[in-house]
Amino acid sequence: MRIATWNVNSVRQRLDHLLYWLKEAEPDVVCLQEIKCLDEAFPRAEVEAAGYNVATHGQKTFNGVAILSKAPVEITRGLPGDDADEQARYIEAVVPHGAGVVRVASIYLPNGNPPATDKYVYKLAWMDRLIAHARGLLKLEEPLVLAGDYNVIPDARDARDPAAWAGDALFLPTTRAKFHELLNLGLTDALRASTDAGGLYTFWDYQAGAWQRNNGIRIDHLLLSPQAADRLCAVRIDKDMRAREKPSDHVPVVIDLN
DNA sequence: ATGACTTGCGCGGCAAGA
Repeated sequence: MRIATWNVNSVRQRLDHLLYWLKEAEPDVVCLQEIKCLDEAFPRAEVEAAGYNVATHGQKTFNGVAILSKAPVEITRGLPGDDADEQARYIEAVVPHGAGVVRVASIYLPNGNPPATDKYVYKLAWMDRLIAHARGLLKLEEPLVLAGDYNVIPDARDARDPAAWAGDALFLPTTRAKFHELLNLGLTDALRASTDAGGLYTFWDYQAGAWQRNNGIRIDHLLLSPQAADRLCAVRIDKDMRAREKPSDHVPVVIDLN
């Protein structure tokens, strides 16, 4: 089973890229972030015509997540823990796989900049809610894939220029500590299960020729429960998508589970 | 040294992103 995550930075702006990539990569499940539209504005018919069931948790202008799946799935929208939170950043699916299921979440973790504001407070609180929810999901002892744009650079080797990110909400020690708290529940960073190499990035800023200079960061992650990690066969980053005309600033990250 | 793009909204430049 092939599962991918991709922050598309507006699904309507990226529809051609998405349809091209679905055909090329042939994923079974795709977690999208930053669809940046209401549910009714999602290009549902086009994606369904490509062979996918579509479940969205959209929002006007900002945020918005979706899960595309070849098989019909059972969907839950929103991250538990704060009924007042109106930002659409979490959607979860139970996907049939063989005789059992794989549970897959599409996550758009808050950016949190600037750090001296309530935006950073919100980021940390959201991470606490994700940790609490993940703790509950792990008790199910299912194959579980928490996939998305975490807005967390886990380690210095995950940035071309770590010093430039020193005071940033994506790389502050508090942010990284909370990410490790999540991992320490028993989750495996899929990419790190396959390599210790640095220089593997998933995001390059639009500005200042970041792509041309390979000035990237790794912030899109697939975190696996033990039952999913045991089945991990392959991990890849579809970097080529960043070189196309009018790309997203993020590229797809893809895993294969047996 | 500084700013450097891209989006949505909606038609004038902001806010937000990372």
